[in-house]
Order: sequence, then structure tokens, then C-alpha cells
Amino acid sequence: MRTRRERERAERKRLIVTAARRVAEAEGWNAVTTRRLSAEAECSQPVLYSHFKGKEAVAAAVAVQGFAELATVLRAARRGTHDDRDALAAVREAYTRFARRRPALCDAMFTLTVDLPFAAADAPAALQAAFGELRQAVAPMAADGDDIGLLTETCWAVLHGLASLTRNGRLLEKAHDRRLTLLVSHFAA
Amino acid sequence: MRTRRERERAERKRLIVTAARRVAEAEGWNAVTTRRLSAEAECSQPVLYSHFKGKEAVAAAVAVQGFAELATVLRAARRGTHDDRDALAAVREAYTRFARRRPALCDAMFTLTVDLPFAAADAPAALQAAFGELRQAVAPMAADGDDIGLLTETCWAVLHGLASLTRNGRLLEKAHDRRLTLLVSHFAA
DNA sequence: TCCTGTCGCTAGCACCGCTAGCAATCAAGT
DNA sequence: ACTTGATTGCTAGCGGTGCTAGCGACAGGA
Repeated sequence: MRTRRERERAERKRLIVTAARRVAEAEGWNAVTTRRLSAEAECSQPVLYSHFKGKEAVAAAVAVQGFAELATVLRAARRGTHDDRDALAAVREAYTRFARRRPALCDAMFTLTVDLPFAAADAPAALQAAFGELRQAVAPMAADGDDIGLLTETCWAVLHGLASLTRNGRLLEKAHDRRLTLLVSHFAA
Repeated sequence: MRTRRERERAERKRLIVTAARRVAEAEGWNAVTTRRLSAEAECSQPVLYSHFKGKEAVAAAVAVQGFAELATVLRAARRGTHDDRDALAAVREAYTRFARRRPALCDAMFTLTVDLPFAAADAPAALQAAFGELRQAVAPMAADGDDIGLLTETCWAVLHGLASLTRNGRLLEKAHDRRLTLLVSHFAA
């Protein structure tokens, strides 16, 4: 009996997170309100607040889901190739596709939540997994003496910069690949 | 008399924008409310709404101010050097410093407002000016046949990616320069 | 002097994030 | 078996939000 209650509670918590993700992807994060989420999860607001500290905590949970999904996407892309250079290119493309297909998820991961520990050791596992996938794709390209972590961060920043400016309408989408090509060919001189 | 009224109205509009910027820089955009802005500008809310379509429009006005300021900062950096390569490096550093010193302004420019036309011909002059400054620093580095606009966009995306991840706590600030160095030395292979 | 139109104000709507305080339900003790 | 204690979810409400309707004051023309 006790365990059933706990199971039902956990299930409702899951419902809240998936509802947040669904509403955000369908109507944007402005449409995500605690009232709306409680309604979608068929419970009252205080129940939501018993699971999460606040609205931001729900968004953080969605963000963690997003990192988990990004990790699996990147892993699949890397494993679909054999050459190191192809692997990095595939990971680049997978990142771009992810950002294009899941803009609301990216908002949660990179814009909304500030409370997630990132560069720390207690960062969520999904987050470390996503970063690890990128690192594995970047590492073979490192030269001797390079700090691979730093190189991975840099690569991440580049992909994020292009994707985020495109996602917010600052850059036109169609030339994305040409920009990446320019980047690869141009930043040594 | 008629002109005095118009002058006073324009002055109050300016007051609202500067209040928004001041509050955002001091306490973050969450503290920027229409009531707060009307209070700071010593008028009522409907007056604010007679000047701006809504809260987002005020943020957009602040963002345009931000682009104007960024343009002057980049211009000063570029003009302080003579060699083309030094100029690009100076512009890079100026961009980073701007992002670090004016985080709230960057939020308005890159995160909050989506209604500003960017890649279009009717983009605000300040915005085109900032982009033009970056273009002038990037252009000398272009190879034959390069699309300079595209190259500028790419450079902008890189700077933005690094700055935005750092600003939101995703990257640790201290290694920023080393990341830029890695970037410049590594992305051709 | 009266009228007309412009202007800014007060007051209020619907909604937000969040919480206090109560009713219902279950586990355990006598 | 009945009470007791705690746990759980609910209704109702607080202060605050973006935004607007509708009214009163004031300038300019007849």
C-alpha cells in the first residue's frame, strides 16, 4: 500500500514534467504555468509544489531530460561512423538537428534555468553524459598538449552560438551548413 | 505649446527606456515590470502603453540601445589598432568585455526580444551598425570567393556562443581567452 | 463662452506564482 | 475495534502581473 502511493506519486511527478515539455514544445514556455501543468497532470497546484520547489524546478527537470536526449542523439551519430573526422561532422550535424527539432527543449537547457550546476562535479548525470559524448567526438582531433575539456567546451560554444542565433531568428537557417564550413576552413591563419 | 507637449512626451518615453535599462542592469529583467517602469518615469501605466505596444516593446527599445552601444565599442576597438589581425583580436576582446559588463543588455539583445527584424533590410540602424563594425573587422581576413556576410555571421555566432554560455554560468569565465586561442588554432585541419 | 478632441488618470479584469489551513485517508498503538 | 497520529491533497486566497476600459481635466477653435 505504502509502495503503491509512492509509485503513484512518482508517476504524477513524471506526468508533470512531460506535460511541461509537451506544452512548451507546442505553445512555448510562456504558456507553461503551474495551473496549466496541474490541470494537465490532473492534480492541484500544491501537489506540484510538493514535487518541485517552483516553476523553475520543473523547467530544470525538463532541461535534464533534454540533455539526456541530446546525449543519446550524439552517441547515435558518433557510432554511425568509423572515421574520426566523419564522427565529428556527424555529431555537429546531430547537434544542429536537435536544436532545430526541439527549440523549447533548448530554451530550457540554455536559456531558462540558471540553477543547474554545470561545470561542477555534482552536475546531473544526463548533463555530463551529453558533454561526454561531445568530448569523445572532439578528443581525436586534439593536438598534443591541448586541454581536451577546454577544446570540447569551445566546440560546444560554437555549435551553441550558431544554433541559438538561428533558433531566435537572428540568422537565416538556410546557410547554416555553409557557416560551419567557413568556420572549419577559416579559423586558422 | 503643442511642441512643448510633444517634447515632454518624447522625454518621458526616453525616461521609460532608460529606467528599464537601469532596473534590468541592477536587478535583472524579472524586476522590470510595467508598474515599476511607470513609477520610475513618474507616470501611469497607460502612458507607458501609449508609447510602447507592451513590455516586450520596451525591452526591444533597450536592445536597440544595446546594439548602438556595442557598435561604438567595436568601432573604438578597431580604430585603436592598425594591423588587420590586431583589429580582429581587439574586436573579439571588446565583444567579450561588452558581454561581461552589460549582461542585462545582452539578455535584451539576444534572449528576450524576438520581434526585432534582424537579417531583413528594415532592421534598426543601430543593429546594422553593430553588424557592420564586426564585418569591417572580419573582411580583411576573408579569402577569395568567401561570402563576407556569411563569414561575419559565423564570427558573430562564435563570439555569441562563448559569451552567452559564460554569462549563463554554463562555462567558467577564467578560461575564456584560452578557448578563443584554441578556436583560432584548431578549426582547420 | 461653449464645444470638441486629446491626454493622462483611477480602477479594474483576468491571470500569475505560491501558500495557509483544512478535510480525508491510511498506519499504528492500545 | 477504536482512537490517534501523520501524511496527503484539496479549496481558497494573497500579493503581484500585463494590460485596458472609461472617466475627468485641459488646450484650441467657434
